Amino acid sequence: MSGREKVSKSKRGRPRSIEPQEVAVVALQLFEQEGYEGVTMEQIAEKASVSRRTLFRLFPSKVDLLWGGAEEILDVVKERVKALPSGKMTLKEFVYDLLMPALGRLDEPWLASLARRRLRLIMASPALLDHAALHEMRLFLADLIRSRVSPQKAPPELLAGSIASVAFAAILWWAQLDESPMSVQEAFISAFSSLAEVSSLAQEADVSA
Amino acid sequence: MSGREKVSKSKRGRPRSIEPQEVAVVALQLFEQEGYEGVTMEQIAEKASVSRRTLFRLFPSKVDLLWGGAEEILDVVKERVKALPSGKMTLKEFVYDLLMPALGRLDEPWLASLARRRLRLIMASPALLDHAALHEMRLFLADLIRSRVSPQKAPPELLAGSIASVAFAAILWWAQLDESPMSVQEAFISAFSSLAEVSSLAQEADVSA
DNA sequence: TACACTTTTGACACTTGGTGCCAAAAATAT
DNA sequence: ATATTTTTGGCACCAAGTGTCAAAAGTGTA
Repeated sequence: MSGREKVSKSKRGRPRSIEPQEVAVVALQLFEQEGYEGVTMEQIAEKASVSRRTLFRLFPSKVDLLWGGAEEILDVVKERVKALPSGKMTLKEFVYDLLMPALGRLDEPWLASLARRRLRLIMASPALLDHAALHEMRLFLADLIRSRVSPQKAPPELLAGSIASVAFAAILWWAQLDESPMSVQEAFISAFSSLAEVSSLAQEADVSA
Repeated sequence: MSGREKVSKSKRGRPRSIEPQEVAVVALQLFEQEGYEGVTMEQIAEKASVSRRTLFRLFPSKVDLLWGGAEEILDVVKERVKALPSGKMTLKEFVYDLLMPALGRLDEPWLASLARRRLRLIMASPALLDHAALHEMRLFLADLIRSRVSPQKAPPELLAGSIASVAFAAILWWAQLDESPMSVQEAFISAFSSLAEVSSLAQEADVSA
């Protein structure tokens, strides 16, 4: 669904003429200059010195050029899950032990700047905002909550959707910042903290439209 | 951005050959039969007895055929805002007096069924999940919070993004239901309620990756 | 009725994202 | 050398979306 596909095991066959990662960087620069919609795949291909067809093989769709780094976040969660003791955990543990470390990845200096540049472009084009990567994330989290988190009031799918959405909202907000003021993790906590004020009323809610 | 554009004031000129709403219904039926991607705009145009060009004039993009009903939700918020006393409100009031009534619109019987059908198709195609309508919603809510809600710990943009996201997650989850079990509003409250458990820990959070 | 005006319609050509297919290129293994 | 493997790129094609423009189909006025 995004750059760097399966790495060929055997040393045989014609080698890559270019690393997908480099192509994504070329595209990013072009997008920043001319805007996402102002750049055609043909232009990217030309600047990256590959054919249009090859470009589409490296990045099945144009949006993948910007969303390519998204699985790295999900990968962190998956790694942590592997190293998890069997049995159920609380929702708190789920958020703090699995989700927070994944968000922390964005705060790593070498990635933060690149991620911000990508996310700013994504925010500028509503068509880019959602993506298969996010969808996959929701499904994965829902599975995880269903199987590994002790039962909650709300159903797993709803929880996964909510939490993932808040996380993404935090990421988007963070991306607008210039450098330091707040980390992704702090933004995430801050969002939750403010939501607590609202949810504290949930019990006594009268749903009279 | 979606069906039914500006209604022509003067009675002059050639009348519409078809109501956009009817076209959207035709499209919805086709999508349900063949899947969103399995139906071309040409097929929709033919079945609706308009030209392809006219179809694109009524619905600037294919996704608008499904997202067309979205502004109705936002309209409710806008109406309520107009009738609002001057001065600031709390975040609770913001959620319960402005957002909840808007969500309640989806629970109206005549719309619920149609909305579910649309949303199920939207969920089935990741490419459809986000849309300009959602983006607009986030921006609008951020503006609203900034101007009309008393200051919170988290910045307005982050709050707007989080709350809108949770609302949308609740809507998506609700759409999967068959008929009655829970209303959109109840799902929204339920999501918040479960998030409260997590956010209660926010104060003592140690952000050690 | 005739004419002006207004608005919608549909036809055509064009750009762009995306895909299927296949032969050529470029490497390795025997 | 030759077979095998893998990437490349050219070509044709489909579908979404846009600009342009003349024709169609109504209303208002003389």
